[in-house]
Amino acid sequence: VSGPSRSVPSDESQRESPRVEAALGRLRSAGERVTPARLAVLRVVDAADVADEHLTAEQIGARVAAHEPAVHRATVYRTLTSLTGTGVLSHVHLGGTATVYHLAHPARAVPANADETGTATHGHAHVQCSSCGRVLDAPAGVLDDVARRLRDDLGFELDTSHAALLGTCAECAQG
Amino acid sequence: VSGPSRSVPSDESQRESPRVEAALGRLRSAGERVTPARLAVLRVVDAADVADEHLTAEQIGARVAAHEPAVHRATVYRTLTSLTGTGVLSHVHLGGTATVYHLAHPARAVPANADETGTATHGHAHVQCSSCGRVLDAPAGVLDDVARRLRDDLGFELDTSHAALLGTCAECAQG
DNA sequence: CTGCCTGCAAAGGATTTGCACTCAT
DNA sequence: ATGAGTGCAAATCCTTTGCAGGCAG
Repeated sequence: VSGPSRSVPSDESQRESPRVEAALGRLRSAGERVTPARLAVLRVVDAADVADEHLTAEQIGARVAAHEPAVHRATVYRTLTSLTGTGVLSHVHLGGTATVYHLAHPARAVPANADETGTATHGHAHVQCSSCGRVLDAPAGVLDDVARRLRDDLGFELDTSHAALLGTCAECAQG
Repeated sequence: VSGPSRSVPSDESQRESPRVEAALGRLRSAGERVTPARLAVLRVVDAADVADEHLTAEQIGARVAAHEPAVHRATVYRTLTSLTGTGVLSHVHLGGTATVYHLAHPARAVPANADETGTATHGHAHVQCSSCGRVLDAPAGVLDDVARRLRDDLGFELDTSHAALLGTCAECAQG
């Protein structure tokens, strides 16, 4: 009765996106377990990534709850922490106080990016409007010169994609 | 018995630092009241400023409590908010999740710095080590080119001193 | 005097943790 | 089978808010 293996595993096993697939692979190679909760979180984050959205832990929790009511909020927090630790996810600190997550891009991995917290790179810097909260991607490399200068002047190794810069977007600027 | 005016006003009226004095002046001109709570907060923030420390609301509350036990925590929060609104204080969002306060430097005021929240400028950018949490002052003008480019490319008006950049400091980098 | 500011206390919201149980491996 | 992960619920932590009274101007 344990379920005859039909051709279509009718489950919730909608074919995973290649990115989620890759993330799962990295998870397994890291010796971590693949669970429904983790899968749900990865799907939500991936979908948001594709839509260029930046979600906070709370928002991710809400969306996960919508798809998988069985997954508890606390688990989402724990999952975000562990997946970030494994390097499957990474986060960016936005202006105000929010931290948003996204799939880590191991491909475009940055040279010296051995941040203990698994804090990684989205590949590019973000700027956020303090007025409307919108988050924009900064042109690639905008911070390269700054990084070089900080390294030369202070010996400080800048992580260009870990924190967003604040300011006012075009729309809010002139209304 | 109302207190003969001796040469030394033994009170807690330790002569105020010129910066606090200036802040009080600005407060009054703004039509705001000068109260013990506000004075206590200004003293704490000023002292930290001098010591190149960056304090969070919570830390400020703790120090205020040490000097003026009568001042309630809630009042400290309200005070930080109002003083920031008045432009007497300003804050910087650090990496993790903290917001630190300091006296606003009206002198070195920045041209177009009409941030609604009273979020102002310390005059320069900050960089924070994600490993040890230390906050360093960035060389003046490091973000000028970035600001220019963001304005040209995105019409985004960067507030160079509102958020700290993250990275790894020299000490933590090589141990 | 007048009403801006405060103290107090309780509400709130987000994230964390202890514990026992379940399921991925 | 075994222990990494999880669900649940309670506990924290930080910050905010409603109200009545007090003090600055």
